[in-house]
Amino acid sequence: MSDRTARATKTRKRTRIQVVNEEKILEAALEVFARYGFKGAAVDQIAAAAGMSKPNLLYYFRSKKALYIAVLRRTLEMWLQPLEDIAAEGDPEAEIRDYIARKVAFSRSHAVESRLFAMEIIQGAPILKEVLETRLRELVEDKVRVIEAWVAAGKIAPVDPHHLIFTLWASTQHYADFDAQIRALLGAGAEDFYLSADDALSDLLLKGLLPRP
Amino acid sequence: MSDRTARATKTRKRTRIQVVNEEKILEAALEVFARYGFKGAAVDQIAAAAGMSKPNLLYYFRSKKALYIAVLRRTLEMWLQPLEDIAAEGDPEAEIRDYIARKVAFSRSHAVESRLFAMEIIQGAPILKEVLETRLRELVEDKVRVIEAWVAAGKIAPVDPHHLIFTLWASTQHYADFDAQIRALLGAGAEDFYLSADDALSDLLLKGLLPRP
DNA sequence: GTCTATAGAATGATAGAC
DNA sequence: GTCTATCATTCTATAGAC
Repeated sequence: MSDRTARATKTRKRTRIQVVNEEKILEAALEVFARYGFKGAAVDQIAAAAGMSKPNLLYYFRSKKALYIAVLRRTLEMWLQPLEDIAAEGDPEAEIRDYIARKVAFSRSHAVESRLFAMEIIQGAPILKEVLETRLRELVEDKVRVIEAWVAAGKIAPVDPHHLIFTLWASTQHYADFDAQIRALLGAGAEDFYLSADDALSDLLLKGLLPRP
Repeated sequence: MSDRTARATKTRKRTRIQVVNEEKILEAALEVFARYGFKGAAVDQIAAAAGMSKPNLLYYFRSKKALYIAVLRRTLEMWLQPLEDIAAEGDPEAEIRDYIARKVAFSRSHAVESRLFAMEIIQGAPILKEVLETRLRELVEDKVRVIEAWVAAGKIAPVDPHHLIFTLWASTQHYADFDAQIRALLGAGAEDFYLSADDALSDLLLKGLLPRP
């Protein structure tokens, strides 16, 4: 056990209580960072939300920044998953419908994660910049080629793959990121409205606004 | 001149230097608030960006919150304009194309304003909530009726007007709000890419992804 | 592992000279 | 109108008792 250090981020074997506390901290940090951004969030506030004292939180994460990075890392993995699942061999219409459904579901089940991600990007992606330029870039280029192949085969209209991907991201994440605006506009009816989002979005993006013969 | 008070926000007649300084402050505050949010922004930082001392800034705006509200008020007016310009009598395709063009142009010329707006909404719209629930709500309901009329007349496909409006907002604002992500993915080519955004978006949303006969 | 106490820096806002 | 000086908080992070 000589390698079990006090700092959680360097620990290889962790006790049950460590795992539980780290989980509570990450959960609380997610909410606070998503609402106030890195600078605006207070460690005290996160500690209170996690039900512990500030020094105790800093026992698990050596600094506010280390905690922020840990939260972002988890969020990024979740955020990437739906895009990775797009399959080149599949039917384009089904693949797009499934992707929209996954992203809308993510916006509903992980709205806070989506907002944290948006907050980081709006702030200029100081932490995520590097991973966006490498890992996400490769992933996007891979999917761009998939879309280009679909276009070349005449399976979908000749669209710019990047614009398509950004439109898919934007339209699906809007339900999480701009939740406060949607609720202000729809009031009590917002909950039902969310349920119709993925079909409405799929139909709009696949069939278009102009009537089809 | 007895009505000329020191506080800019209560002043009716303002000297030239007041107008210039207020403008410099609002411009600087816009950038800082958009990047760090209300809590994360420091008055000192805004004052430095505006080229004056912190007490001098606070001579023009009595508090950080008053300054934030002043910046948001201006931003909201700009943000609302494109939607107000949608005309019921116009041809739906032309109206939508024009709206997308106006919004994409706004995202490019006023990217910082767009990000400030997004930041405020992500943080739960503490300041804008009331105006979203009243003025924006009425404006949106008005445009919802326009879209419903277009659908009823068979001029566009039967879409849910709210989902359409949100998709238009999301897809156009994405170019401003997620600018850091787009640049990370496209690198040097981002500038040219932006120029093709409004045509690509219009075509996608109007014609749809599935090939038309 | 968790706490109280506190150091040391940053922050919002004001007082008062000029 | 603009400045320096300053107050009162709040903040991140650490020290050290238990």
